[in-house]
Amino acid sequence: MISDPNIIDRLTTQFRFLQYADADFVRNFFNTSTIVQLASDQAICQQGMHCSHLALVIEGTARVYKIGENGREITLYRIGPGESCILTASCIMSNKPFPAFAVSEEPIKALIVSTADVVRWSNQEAAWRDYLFQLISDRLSDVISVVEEVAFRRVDRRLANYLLQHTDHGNRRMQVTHQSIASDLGTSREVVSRILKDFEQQQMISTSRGTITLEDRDRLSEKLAE
Amino acid sequence: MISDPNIIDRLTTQFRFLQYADADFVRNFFNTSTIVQLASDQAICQQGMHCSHLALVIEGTARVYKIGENGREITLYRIGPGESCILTASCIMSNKPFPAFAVSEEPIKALIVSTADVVRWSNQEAAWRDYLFQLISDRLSDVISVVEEVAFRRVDRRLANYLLQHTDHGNRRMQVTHQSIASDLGTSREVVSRILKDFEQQQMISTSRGTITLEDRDRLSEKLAE
DNA sequence: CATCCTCTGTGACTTAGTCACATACTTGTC
DNA sequence: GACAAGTATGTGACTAAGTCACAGAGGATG
Repeated sequence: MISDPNIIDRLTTQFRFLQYADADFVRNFFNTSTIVQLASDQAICQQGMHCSHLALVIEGTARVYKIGENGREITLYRIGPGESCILTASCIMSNKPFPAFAVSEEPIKALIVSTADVVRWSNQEAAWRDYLFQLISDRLSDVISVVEEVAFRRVDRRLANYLLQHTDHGNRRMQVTHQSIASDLGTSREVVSRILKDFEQQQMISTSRGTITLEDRDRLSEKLAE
Repeated sequence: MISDPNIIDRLTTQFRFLQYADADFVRNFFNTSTIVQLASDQAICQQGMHCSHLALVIEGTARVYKIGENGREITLYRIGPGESCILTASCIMSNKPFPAFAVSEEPIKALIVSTADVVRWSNQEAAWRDYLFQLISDRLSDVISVVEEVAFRRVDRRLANYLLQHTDHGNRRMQVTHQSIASDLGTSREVVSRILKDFEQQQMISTSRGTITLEDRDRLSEKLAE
């Protein structure tokens, strides 16, 4: 039950479907949902689990990923504020086990909704339905992009892209280990280390334990097209 | 407009949501949809296209795939009878361009529904909505499996699996080129040729131009676990 | 049977992933 | 400050996968 008008206000701004939804539904929504907090690096869903709740992320991010037989990982997509773990919704609607893992990457604040409500509301409220549909469609696009990446693109280009995405002109430095990059890209730590070393020798980046600094953004960008 | 009672009967059996749906909706559904036929190897959707119709497959199959920069292909999933090109639906609902290609693999007979009806019905009829939701969820699972495959599994195991999936004890022979296997698995023709040659030398299969015959199903299955 | 087209085979090379182990950097503890 | 433990990175040697260029082989057609 959520009653603080400030919080309600903020959530209504963040989850736009609440603005388009029926007043009755909105009242019901805040009556039956609750807010939870979660620390970093906490398991949210385990592969094979049946989901009993849907989490709508208010603050923080989560990473949804697969683990291979050999222990390697690959990130399928991330969930940020305003989004929700739609795989959960998908499992709820089709009553199947969750096909991946999800962990919090930063401390998370989230709205929790029971599966029963998820299903009931999808029959009652068009705005809620559209929200779910939109999310799951977006995830499908995300995952299709991942397929394209791993099936066709070279690791050095993908890594260059990763570095460019995770920095900007204001902030040339990132705190990240080779292993976590490898887990994102679905490759192995050694491969990442070697390519980074190569980039460093070409003076595109500099590295130290746990950090990477972009030294020549333009030349790194050229890598992408090459 | 579909009026033949035999056809209506058959479609109602095949598309189960019609059994659970409201009588008004069903009447409307058959009034506004049409049946089309399509030959083999016809382009259904091009990447980047905007979709104006949703096709529900009655007979035949279609393949949905990505093409990489280098020209290689990878199959995301197939659409069979009773299913529909849900990516289209997803594009319709979120008004985005289609992110892949789709072609007919066999002659296709399909029901065609306009985007306007797709959206309208999803607001009116729970059974239709559930059908769409189920399909898109299934596709998401499919594509996640593809990610897992290409990111973590060795090509020889995936190929062994492919051969086992496409034959059975009654029909040990398949008509297929190395290139089309490669396009399914997202690898290159040469790699497929070499692995098949290897399987042949181990007497698990025999090959001739355009056909592969399983000779030792059990030993090929062992490859999977190995 | 000559020609064309498609399909398959192969060597040489590059890129990616695996395995085993060596170094290095941090942090906490005595 | 010395040391140990834990985490992060570096590297060689090897296997697997993808690329490129080209050689043949098998069917179809005139």
